[in-house]
Amino acid sequence: MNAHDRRLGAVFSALADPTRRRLLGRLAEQPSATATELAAAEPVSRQAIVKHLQSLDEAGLVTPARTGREVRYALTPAPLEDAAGWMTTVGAQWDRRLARLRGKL
Amino acid sequence: MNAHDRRLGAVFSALADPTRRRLLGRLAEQPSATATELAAAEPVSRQAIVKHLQSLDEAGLVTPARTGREVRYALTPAPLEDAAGWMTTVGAQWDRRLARLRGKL
DNA sequence: TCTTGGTGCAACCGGTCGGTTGCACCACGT
DNA sequence: ACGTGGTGCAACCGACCGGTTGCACCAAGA
Repeated sequence: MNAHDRRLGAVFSALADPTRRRLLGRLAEQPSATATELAAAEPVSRQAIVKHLQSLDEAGLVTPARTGREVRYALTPAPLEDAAGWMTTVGAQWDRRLARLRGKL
Repeated sequence: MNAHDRRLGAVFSALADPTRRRLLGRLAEQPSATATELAAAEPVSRQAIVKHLQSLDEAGLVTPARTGREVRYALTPAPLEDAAGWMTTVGAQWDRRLARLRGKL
């Protein structure tokens, strides 16, 4: 439960940054990209993008693969669905509580 | 688009903190609660909880309502579904790209 | 081999975050 | 009217975050 919760927190805090969200959007269209490629389309330095990709990697949202001297990053959408599941769970719990309340009235 | 994106970021960064997630879980069961009530169940001070509730309020996830001298906070699950929608959108985009790829092979 | 282009590593900076403490304020019960 | 308990406000602190710069490293092409 604790490990799962930490992963959840990593996903949400990764998604909290707009640059990181843009990177994910880009990787959803493009099969894979290197940090330098992604940095070309962003207003920040390559090193900044590298750090962002590390955050995304720790959240399990992206997977690096080295080919020769370059490292290509690809999207891994599984944790995204996990996080979405947590949210809908909270929402559902709220809805059930509301339904119980309406039942008693 | 920009305002919507900032709201999205606020929701995700609100969800990034484990204490905040616990507060949301609590408010999903309980109809409403005050900061002091919630602080009693958490290992941190009341002021810390107040700040967390402010974050949740700015994300639109919680709504404060003053009754006399106390302020009761209630869950507002709508932005949760918005954020979940964004995630599934990215996932769907990825899936469509995969399908196109498989179609070409 | 030598050069060149892509990565990795590390230090540094300003700003924000989670958290605490202290205190003023104000609504309520007696 | 007065005390008490719940809130709000503000300052402060250590830690982390987003970003930059500089440099070393290493694989590939000429």
